[in-house]
Amino acid sequence: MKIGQLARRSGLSAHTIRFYERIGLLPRADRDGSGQRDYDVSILIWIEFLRRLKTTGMPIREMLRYAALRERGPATGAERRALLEAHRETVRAHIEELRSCLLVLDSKIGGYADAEQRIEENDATDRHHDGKQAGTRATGA
Amino acid sequence: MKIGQLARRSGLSAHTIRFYERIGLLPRADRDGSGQRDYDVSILIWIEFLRRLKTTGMPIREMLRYAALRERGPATGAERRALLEAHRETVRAHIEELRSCLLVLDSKIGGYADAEQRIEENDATDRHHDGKQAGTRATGA
DNA sequence: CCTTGACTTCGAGCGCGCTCAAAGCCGTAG
DNA sequence: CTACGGCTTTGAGCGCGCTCGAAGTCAAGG
Repeated sequence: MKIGQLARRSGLSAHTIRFYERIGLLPRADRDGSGQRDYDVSILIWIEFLRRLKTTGMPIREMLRYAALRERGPATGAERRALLEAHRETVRAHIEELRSCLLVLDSKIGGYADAEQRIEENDATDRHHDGKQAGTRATGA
Repeated sequence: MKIGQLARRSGLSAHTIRFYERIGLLPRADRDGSGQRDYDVSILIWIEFLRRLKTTGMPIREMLRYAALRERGPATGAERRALLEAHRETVRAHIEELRSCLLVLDSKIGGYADAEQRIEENDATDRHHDGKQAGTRATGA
């Protein structure tokens, strides 16, 4: 597989693939007869894993540590595991933080909803001037 | 409250506070007799809210839109609400994505754990050469 | 042969979100 | 008086993660 096809299949740009190789995130690619990169499909699995590390907020610097261990072979398993476990905790904590922010967001949105509610009620009162308010709560619900 | 104290109480640096004011995230601060910024404690609530927007990944560009609406007063409530609701969905989606990545991370870590398990078992076999393996599973558990 | 298009390297540039340095003013304590 | 810390402004610089452009090579098709 050439770089263009890998780009399409991985969702990275060819530029980014070369960049990743340059910095060591991707292993040095094999070359075909005319010097062009020639990839094995298995690289897709690694790229996908990198994508997940990135999605979960791991900085490239740390991905590099992981990639370097990987290049050094199976002997580095324990270290890689420790790295991932530490990252897992980071991600868990981050998710909790996001959930707590979501609650605040919800209550803020709720506040705006209440405000709109009151405006609608006032509109109704203004229009009818009859004191009847039954049903106004249902308007916004 | 002067900028230094606000910095300590808000967790932002004085540099960042001025920067936020410059770009419009914070309202232009009142000044005391000698031209220094003088803040009301109420600003802390706004900063805290900004912090949550930031934590949840909202780019400054969008916070600016929200801040601008806020400056324009209560008439912009519906628009602000819509903005927050859209953001809420983004955050929810992001959390789901993170959770799915966590699962992958877990299984990857599980793989390394299994590998270590097998190494320990082999070590035991190498040491004893007696075929007895009872208890080796317990070692790693 | 000539064009097309995908590839090559290298280094510069960009968008984001700060972060800091320089040079100077103000008010208080010793 | 002097020294000190904390404030002021403006504009430059930085770390991250790409992103792009220039100039050139190569293989296949018309």
